[in-house]
Amino acid sequence: MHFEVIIQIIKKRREMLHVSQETLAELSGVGLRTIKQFESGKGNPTLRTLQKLTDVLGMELCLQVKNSLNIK
Amino acid sequence: MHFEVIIQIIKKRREMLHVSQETLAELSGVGLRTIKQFESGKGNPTLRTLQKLTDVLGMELCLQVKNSLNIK
DNA sequence: TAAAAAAGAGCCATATAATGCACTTTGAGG
DNA sequence: CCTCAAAGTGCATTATATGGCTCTTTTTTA
Repeated sequence: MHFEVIIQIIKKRREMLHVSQETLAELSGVGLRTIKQFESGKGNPTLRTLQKLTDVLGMELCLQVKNSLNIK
Repeated sequence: MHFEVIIQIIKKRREMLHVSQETLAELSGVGLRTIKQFESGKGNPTLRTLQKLTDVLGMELCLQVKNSLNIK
């Protein structure tokens, strides 16, 4: 899952939850400017920043071997 | 999946493939110092750096809603 | 269609990720 | 014990992620 895709998913998820960038910033502790920046495709978030956001959005990052069948 | 866990998985995967940090650095284009740093628990890699590494290691990051059943 | 809310963008300061180099530590074999 | 390869660490530099402030643009909604 590429970079841009990950960012897109975060954006979609935020919108699906009807949370504004501003609210997400407050809830996650990530700066509003930062969220704006990478939702508009210009960012390269650190793992910590990414996880602050995914935590609030009820999502999680995972890392797996490619092409494997994963049943969870 | 937490931060430290992600880094641990990368390290385990590298070792499983019998690839040295140095070789991984060459293959991925990520600096050796950087790899050393975060394998020893001190890093906060950016998404791009993480993806350079996972690409070479035949892995991929994914982002999913928590507690969902995922069949791939 | 006007007002309000949300999102995007420029400027800039600060914190820190990425990196190289040199040195130390650790671990596996001989 | 000795050697060698791999891994870990201190230091310094550069690149860039983070974040505040302000202003503009877009979208929503009344």
